[in-house]
Amino acid sequence: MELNTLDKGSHTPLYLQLARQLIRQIQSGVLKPGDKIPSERELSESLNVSRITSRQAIESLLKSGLIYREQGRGTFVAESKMHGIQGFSSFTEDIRSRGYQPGSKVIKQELVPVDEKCRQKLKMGPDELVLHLVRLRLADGEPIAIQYTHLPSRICPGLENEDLENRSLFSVLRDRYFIHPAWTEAEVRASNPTPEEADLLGIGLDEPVLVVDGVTFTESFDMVEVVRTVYNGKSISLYMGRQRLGLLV
Amino acid sequence: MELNTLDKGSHTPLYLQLARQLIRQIQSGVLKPGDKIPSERELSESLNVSRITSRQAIESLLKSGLIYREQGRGTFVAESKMHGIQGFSSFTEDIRSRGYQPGSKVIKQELVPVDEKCRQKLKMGPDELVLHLVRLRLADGEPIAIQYTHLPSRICPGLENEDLENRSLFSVLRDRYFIHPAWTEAEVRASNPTPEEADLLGIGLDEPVLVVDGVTFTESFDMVEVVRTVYNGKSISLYMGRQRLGLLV
DNA sequence: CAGTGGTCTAGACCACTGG
DNA sequence: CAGTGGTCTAGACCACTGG
Repeated sequence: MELNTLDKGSHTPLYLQLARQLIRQIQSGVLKPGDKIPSERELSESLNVSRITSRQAIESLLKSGLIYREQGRGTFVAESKMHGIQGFSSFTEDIRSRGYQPGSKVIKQELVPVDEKCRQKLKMGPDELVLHLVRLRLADGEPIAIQYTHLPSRICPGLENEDLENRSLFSVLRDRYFIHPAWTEAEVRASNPTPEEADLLGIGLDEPVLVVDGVTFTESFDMVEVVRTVYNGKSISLYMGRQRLGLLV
Repeated sequence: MELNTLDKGSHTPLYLQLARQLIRQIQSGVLKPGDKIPSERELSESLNVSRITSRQAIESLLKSGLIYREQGRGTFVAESKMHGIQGFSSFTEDIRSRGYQPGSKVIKQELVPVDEKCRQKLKMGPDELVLHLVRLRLADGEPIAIQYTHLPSRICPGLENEDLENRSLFSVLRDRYFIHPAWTEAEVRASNPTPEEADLLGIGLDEPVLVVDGVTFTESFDMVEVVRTVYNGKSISLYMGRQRLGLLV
């Protein structure tokens, strides 16, 4: 296995440079499921970094479930079915993969000053603008979710004027802005809709909705969007794929 | 804030001892949401450990979402409603990592013939028995979920007679049967409780519940259990960690 | 036994936040 | 400016796995 030397002068931390190299090796198939990856000591010696740095790189891949460790044996590439799976894709891709025609109706699409909560999540400066997007999402024309999206306008200038009706936001980000969403971190809960949401979804105030609060990242862990999706509880369930159990305490 | 000195002779790692102390401080209300917790340096000096050890303790709480860090400002106790984190571990460990005392009340614990749905999921023979377990799950004594578990009795003979009141099923599986749950595959949706569930959870029939249907595997992909967990929607949110996006389109 | 990950020490410099 | 978390070094001993 070949690894490039790391750029110690770069602004990108060494452990992230190494983590990305390992991700590429796995995605390109150089490292296959079940393969043992180099030990922390091997990595640190061959790349001239400390063991803690190589360990930090490995830990960041562990979180994503791409690899797993076994004490005394080594660190291994996880079975591909363990990660990935179609659990979280874009709404458009998700709906399409279920066999429905995806669509959306734009309710709001405007630049607003960043509020404190988004600012922290997106690591933005205090005076930056975010594009605030509210869309009613449809499957075969039926409303099944409301999506509130916040994107730093810095990374997608002009998106406030783009026509997003019936288009995938992610495909616009990829094709026009060369931003490739790769990861999402989400929190899920059951709740009731607000009166506006109930109205848009055509459901009663006491019917259940599934609320997913997420943050989306690129492969290089730059944050792309903060998004809340409110699903009509009756029309959808989310498949989570294989989750590694966190057995710590 | 008082912290006990750590036991360097203990088999429990120092960082875990410290992490548990911090969890208790948060649980007991000594540390409240929004409070700043001592800095890594303060902790390491007052407890006579290295900064890396105090940092490791803080990182283990970070994963559970109990706290959050802000560079240059400090580390703070998270809003208890907003964190949620660690959605997929055993219930016991999940609740404990949130700073509550886990518990359970066994409602049903009996061997039954396998039904068709379970038989397929657990890949069992047609005449095998499953242990059917229904438990009301508690956090600090408050009912927050109902859990329906099916395990092939082949892999856990005698478990029908084990006392599971207030014990972690996973810890029994590990310690007595040497079964190590490692992965879970789940489907999540929002719904309403059945009358029995509403009664057990102490909520109304039109209040939302979060239903998680899961299958648990060992590292080697042997199926361990089929489990449905019905959470009181108001008392919990699930954190999904970092999900790789499906790159379909 | 050599090799692995798990834990730990005692330092260092950096970028960032607030006053 | 002093304080914070973010990254990093160069070591150490431990428990565990396999041959």
